[in-house]
Amino acid sequence: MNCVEQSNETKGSMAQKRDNITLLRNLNAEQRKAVEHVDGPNLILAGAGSGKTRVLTHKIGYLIERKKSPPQNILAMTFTNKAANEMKERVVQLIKGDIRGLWIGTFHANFARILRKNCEKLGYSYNFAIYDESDQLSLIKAIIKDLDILPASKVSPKGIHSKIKFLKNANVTFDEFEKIYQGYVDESLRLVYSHYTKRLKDNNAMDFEDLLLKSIELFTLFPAVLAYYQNMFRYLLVDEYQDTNRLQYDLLKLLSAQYRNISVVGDDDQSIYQWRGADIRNILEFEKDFPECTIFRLEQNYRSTTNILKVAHSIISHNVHRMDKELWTKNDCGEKICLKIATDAYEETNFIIQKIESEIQLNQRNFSDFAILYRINAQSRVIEMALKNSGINYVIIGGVRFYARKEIKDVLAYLKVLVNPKDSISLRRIINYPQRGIGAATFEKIEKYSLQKNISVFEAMKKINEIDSISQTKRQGISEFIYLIEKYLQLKSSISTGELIPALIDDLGILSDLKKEGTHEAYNRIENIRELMFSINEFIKQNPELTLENYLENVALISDIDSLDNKANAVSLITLHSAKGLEFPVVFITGLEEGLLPLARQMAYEHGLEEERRLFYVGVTRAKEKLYLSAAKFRRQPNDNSNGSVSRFLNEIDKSLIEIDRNSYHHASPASRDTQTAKSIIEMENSNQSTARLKPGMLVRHPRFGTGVIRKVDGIGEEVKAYILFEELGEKIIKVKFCKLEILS
DNA sequence: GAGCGGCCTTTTTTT
DNA sequence: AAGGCCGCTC
Repeated sequence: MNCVEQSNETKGSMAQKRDNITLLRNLNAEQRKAVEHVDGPNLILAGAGSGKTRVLTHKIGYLIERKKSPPQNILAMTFTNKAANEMKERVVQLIKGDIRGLWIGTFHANFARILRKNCEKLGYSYNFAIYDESDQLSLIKAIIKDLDILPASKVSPKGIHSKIKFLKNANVTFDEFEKIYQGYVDESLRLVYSHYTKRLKDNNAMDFEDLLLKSIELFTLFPAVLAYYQNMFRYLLVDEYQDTNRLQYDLLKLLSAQYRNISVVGDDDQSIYQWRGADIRNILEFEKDFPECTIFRLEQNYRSTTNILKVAHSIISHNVHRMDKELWTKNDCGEKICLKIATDAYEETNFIIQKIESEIQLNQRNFSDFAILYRINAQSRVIEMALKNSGINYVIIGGVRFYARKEIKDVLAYLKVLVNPKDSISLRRIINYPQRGIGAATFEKIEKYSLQKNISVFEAMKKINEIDSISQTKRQGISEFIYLIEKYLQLKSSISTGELIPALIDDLGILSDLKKEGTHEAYNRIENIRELMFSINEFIKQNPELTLENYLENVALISDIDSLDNKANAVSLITLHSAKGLEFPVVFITGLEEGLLPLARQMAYEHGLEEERRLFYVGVTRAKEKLYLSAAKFRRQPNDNSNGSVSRFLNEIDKSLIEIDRNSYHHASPASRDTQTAKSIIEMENSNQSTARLKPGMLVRHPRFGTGVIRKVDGIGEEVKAYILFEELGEKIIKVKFCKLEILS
């Protein structure tokens, strides 16, 4: 990184000078001022690539080395675990001293830690479970079913879930909320919410929001606890401040109230988490809540070319509610940004592959120099296939998250029950896995009984003989299950976790069952479970003092980006959101048309902003040298030739800085293509593009099923399916990949 | 009455 | 890829 050396050193003692040389050497004037300001609140507005992380790490180093602050008096909030680890490493490198005791992690991780210690005061026990999205949803579904009074068709569990989440993140009461968002809160929501709260507590479980909400409750109800932590955290540092929500902000205000030494670092232009409650007002109003605050502005970019910065600025400047600023850089102009206008995702992908290949040939780049960004994970499929065919190494970050896979969740559910037997959601998962002949109906009977008797589901299972409506064979199955769990509950205290888990998996026969299945899918599941066992062992090896409880918490709060291995020589496929904080020499942003501007419109609507805040992700400046944008609809409907978003995009952008590649866009509309390809046999196995040519209404001949008419075409990549109405057989669904269709008209 | 298997739909983004 | 829904079977 080409940082500017500091020339006009401040006057001071020799000792101070020496310290400055070692510690503050790599900072520019404004960065240095921001680092040295540690007493009192300060807001550091740091544009993309302006050395935000550098300032934070130096500040921590400065506090420990120069201010002689014990590490345990510093609390640093990062956005991901990965960022926390990197920051920790960098501080260690910087000061070459001991940073043990430093609190650094995500909001959720830091407050989970505080709650583990103090939650008994709130009626939870230390081994509380953390429910992920699907656990939360299961609970809400169970409640809706249970309440029965709601016409099931009128309430969507997902809708209720997202509303509850939104309410929690905003940290307001129903009544306050109703005033602002009329019609948002209704009786059914109120009812489900109150049951949801109760059931979570019954299960000794918290959702993500509870980790913050219960911390506030703890601090409010027990001022002594608050005082303890206020005193402990003399210095608060917050990264990615623009993406904090109201709840997080309220916590920060509480914790910083005593010493008021709070440093927040953020950039309103990089706020991309409003959909999960991030409140841009936190940054705009920081000055009001901390009137004595000092503001620093970091506007020199060290990362990107001038052209990339200018393009980013020409788009971002159209946003409303924005603090005015413009980044500048000493870097070269660089090449023009390339905008590819493609007909569909296949053409878009071919373009990307061509560019990667030529960059490697002409500029000796490695695979790891490239990132392909998209907005939704499903978009990776087409790209993945094409990269595979071209022999380009790639890694997908995210997608179906490892810890969200069914087999992994199943195994983890056993562990969660062993840690916290009150966890009824995990019990529900495993009661019939492996199959014991106990279905949903039986489980719900047991659940109902537990609610009646006010005991946990686990306790109710132990008393299965008291539940009349359950047949003898089912009682038998449940008793065997209870016996198994109790056996492992005992083993848990006598053997190590490293031994316990393989024994349990073996006892359940999970791997041998999957082996018997023999499918490719089952094989993958086996691999995943092995991978899980390996990761547990690694965790134990690295943290011998930690327990199974700690492992489960770690898993619950992990994110995909945390596992990104920068050393692999592979192209990174990643969502725009996950890519936050990463940088690559060459970046492709795909699906421009589908993804970005419509999203902004929707968010503006949902969050009640008066005006549309057009979020063009400034993440684009994560590109160091070259930026390729591409506009192709991810799932373009057959007759949709619109390019509305792109033309609007073009209106906003400074056209002298971009080069538009619209090659085949005009002369190959879908219709003309069809005529060209009529009567040709399409080799489905080896051509992705051909699958795109199948359109509803086409008459086709299948080698075995005869002729038929395509009703619709669905899916992408390997998954493309055609719904075909055959003359003799009726409708069939054909996996296009595995057959040869002859197009007749 | 319950469980189970097959078929269909649906999926932003994440701690 | 996984959950919802439906119809089949015990």
